[in-house]
Amino acid sequence: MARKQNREERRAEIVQALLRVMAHRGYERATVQAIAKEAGLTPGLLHYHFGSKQEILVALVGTIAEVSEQRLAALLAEAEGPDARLAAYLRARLGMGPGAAPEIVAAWVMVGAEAVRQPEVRQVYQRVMAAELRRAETLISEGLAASVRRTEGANAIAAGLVALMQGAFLLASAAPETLPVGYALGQARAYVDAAIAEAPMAAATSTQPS
Amino acid sequence: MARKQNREERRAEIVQALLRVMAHRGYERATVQAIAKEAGLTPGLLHYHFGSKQEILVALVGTIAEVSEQRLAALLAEAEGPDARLAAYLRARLGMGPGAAPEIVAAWVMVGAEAVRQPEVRQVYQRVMAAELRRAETLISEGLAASVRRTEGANAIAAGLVALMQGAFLLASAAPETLPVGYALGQARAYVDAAIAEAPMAAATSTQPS
Amino acid sequence: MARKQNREERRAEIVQALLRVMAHRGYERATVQAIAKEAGLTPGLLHYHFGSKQEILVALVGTIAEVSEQRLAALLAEAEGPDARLAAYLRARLGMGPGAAPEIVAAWVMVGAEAVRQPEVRQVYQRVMAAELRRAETLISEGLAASVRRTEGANAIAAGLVALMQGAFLLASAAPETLPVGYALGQARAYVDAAIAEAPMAAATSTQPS
Amino acid sequence: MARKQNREERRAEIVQALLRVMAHRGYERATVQAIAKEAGLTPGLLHYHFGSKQEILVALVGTIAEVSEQRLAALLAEAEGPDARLAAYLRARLGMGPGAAPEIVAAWVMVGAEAVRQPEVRQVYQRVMAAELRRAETLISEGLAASVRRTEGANAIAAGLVALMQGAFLLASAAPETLPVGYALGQARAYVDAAIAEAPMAAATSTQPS
DNA sequence: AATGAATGAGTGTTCATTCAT
DNA sequence: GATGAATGAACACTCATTCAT
Repeated sequence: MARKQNREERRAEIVQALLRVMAHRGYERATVQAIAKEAGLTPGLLHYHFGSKQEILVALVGTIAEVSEQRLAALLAEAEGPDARLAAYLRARLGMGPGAAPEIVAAWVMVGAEAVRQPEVRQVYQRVMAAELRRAETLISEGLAASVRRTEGANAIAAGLVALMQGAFLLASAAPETLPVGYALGQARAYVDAAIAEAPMAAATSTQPS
Repeated sequence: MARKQNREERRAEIVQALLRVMAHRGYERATVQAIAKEAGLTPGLLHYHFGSKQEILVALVGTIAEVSEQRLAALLAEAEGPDARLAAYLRARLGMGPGAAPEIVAAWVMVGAEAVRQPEVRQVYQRVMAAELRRAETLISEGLAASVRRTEGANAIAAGLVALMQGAFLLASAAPETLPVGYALGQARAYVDAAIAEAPMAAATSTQPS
Repeated sequence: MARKQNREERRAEIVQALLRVMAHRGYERATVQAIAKEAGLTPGLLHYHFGSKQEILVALVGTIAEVSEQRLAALLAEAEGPDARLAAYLRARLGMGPGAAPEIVAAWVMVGAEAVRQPEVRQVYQRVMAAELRRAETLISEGLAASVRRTEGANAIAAGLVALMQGAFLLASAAPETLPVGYALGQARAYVDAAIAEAPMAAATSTQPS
Repeated sequence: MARKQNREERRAEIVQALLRVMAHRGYERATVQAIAKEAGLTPGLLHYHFGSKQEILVALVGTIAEVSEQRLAALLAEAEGPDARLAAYLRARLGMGPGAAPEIVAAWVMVGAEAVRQPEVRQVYQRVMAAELRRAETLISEGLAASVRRTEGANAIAAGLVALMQGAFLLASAAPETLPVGYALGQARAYVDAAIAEAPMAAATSTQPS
């Protein structure tokens, strides 16, 4: 029984419902019925707002990316200097451990698995990961520059960092109780710091004080 | 005896078929028909050798772990000294990049996703990951000891290393073309080396003559 | 009055939209959404003007019959004598080939198929075809009379003619590229001419033997 | 519960079931459930034997064409001379009126309607109609030759004849009770005879009078 | 040990129709 | 008159599993 235009709200509700269902059941078992029930809607209505189940998944990728970005932006706003900015980034991503938002993390892991076999999902997933890589690379480059280091290695360092974080998400969801508590943030920090500390010094561009 | 061999061979064939199909379609879409076809068998026969599709998946986890272990054992046999042993480990896992055996890697990523929602799968997956952690921890401990460092941090370092590797597998499958080539082995190596180098020195347990 | 006019215009627009959609998708696949979009309206409004989708179809049958009749009337107005009138009829129906108005022809074929299974549609369809038969019979009777032939056969001749024309419509829609170009008008003409020429002479009503 | 291989028989049963259901409900309303019920099978089994509902329809076109061809072959076998062969053809097609096998005729009309909008169906439908046209053309050519007439017009005459017959099928299904009884065979015969009789004489190839 | 037809519950999706606004 | 969100019953199709042979 419909009244005002409410597409965007409904779409957001549906996406959130998919996130919750998917975190526990995975994408395939997140049936349209289950998503609809979680959202308090009927299955037919899901298809009124989304052309297909896959479209909801694609929208979910976007939503997670946005939320993730906003969280980072909020923390970055308060950070001054390369070091604090890097710390803010790691806190934004690994928070109080990846277990802090277990549903989002689990859903994201499922998204990764779907990206392996659904080209449309892979496309948006790759776009998000590419942006993430650039983000990390930028912050690492700043850190390198502040230490008067060459920045060419930033890309590879960022890749290692992103891999470490994504792996932490995966393990937190698929093999909890196996890992030491709260290792991720510390190890990520140590990894980046060491990588910066051991990067070759930049060519002395200026140095001479007047 | 011939019977039993046949039985084991058949089971192995079926497991391999699941691996190949799963790498491309994921577990849910890896239909029994498709697995049977890939193995050159009939659907009915699959259920003669395995009670359910899930049992094949569980067997697959074991198979991948075994293969993985054998590969490592082979490389370790030739390695002398803590440093060489660590290098052998990293080479065994990250080989010539995670893209070297893309089907196994992709299948393993899918296994991780299934572990999130299938308790039976999670159980074996966790067991494998726990063993992996112990492996890494042992090798890292050896490295620390060789550098006369305290070994308490080995657990967390191992966790970070395993996360980095699993993340590299995930990204190689879900977001290829996004990452720099061959970063994983180098970054893992750098991460471990720095972690060892920066670990606190071991308390002088012996030697100090008064 | 403006209201009522608006009402009739809207109904006509909807009927035209059904015609166009049906020509390409058939009746079942002509969804209310698609018809509404084609007419530039909303689905809800469609049901304000028509009680059901079937009602639109019934209205369409009437519309096609009317248009068809008007076209014939216009051509008949210029025709003098039985022969010219018959020619006008055939031209009105087979025009420049049945492909001249492909959407109407295809929609009409779809109407015929729906008439097979929807009694309400069959009723109006039969009414239209009965009128068509009488039309043809009258014109043929005139032709027979002008040739001093008995007119009892006119009914059967008309049936054959109508069948030929409807068959031509069907084949033009369902099997284009299969038939020779422009055969229909010529063959229909030849069929009627021969039927008249070979009808038995009328009983000598006015007996003067030579 | 399955045993011997029986694909062909099952497929034939399913096709026959589609024919019967389609004759009354049309293709869209011939649901897989309804077809399965008519055949005494389960819906899943239909999809075991046919990839899709459309495939059943395509198979039906082939079946009707075969049956039709066999009926014609049987009648042709007994016919001697062009005239008798043409008569056999018309009897094979229009039998004791198109109402003699109403289900097949109605199903065929539905096939025609589906051919308008399903390219895959159109393809097979066109193939069948093209073969039918060639058949008619050949027989008419023989008739023309026997009357020492030019045969160039055979194609158009055949087209008119096929149109008349298909139209008769359509009207018999969609508008029964509207048409005179048994007109079709007589009118078709008259049409062909007249067309042959009025065709231009063949160039005197061998005119030797005795 | 092997076959493959058969089942039945469940899947995503479609759609005419309703109705609060 | 007009909107468009909402419903609910269908729809074609999928699939792990069973089982007579």
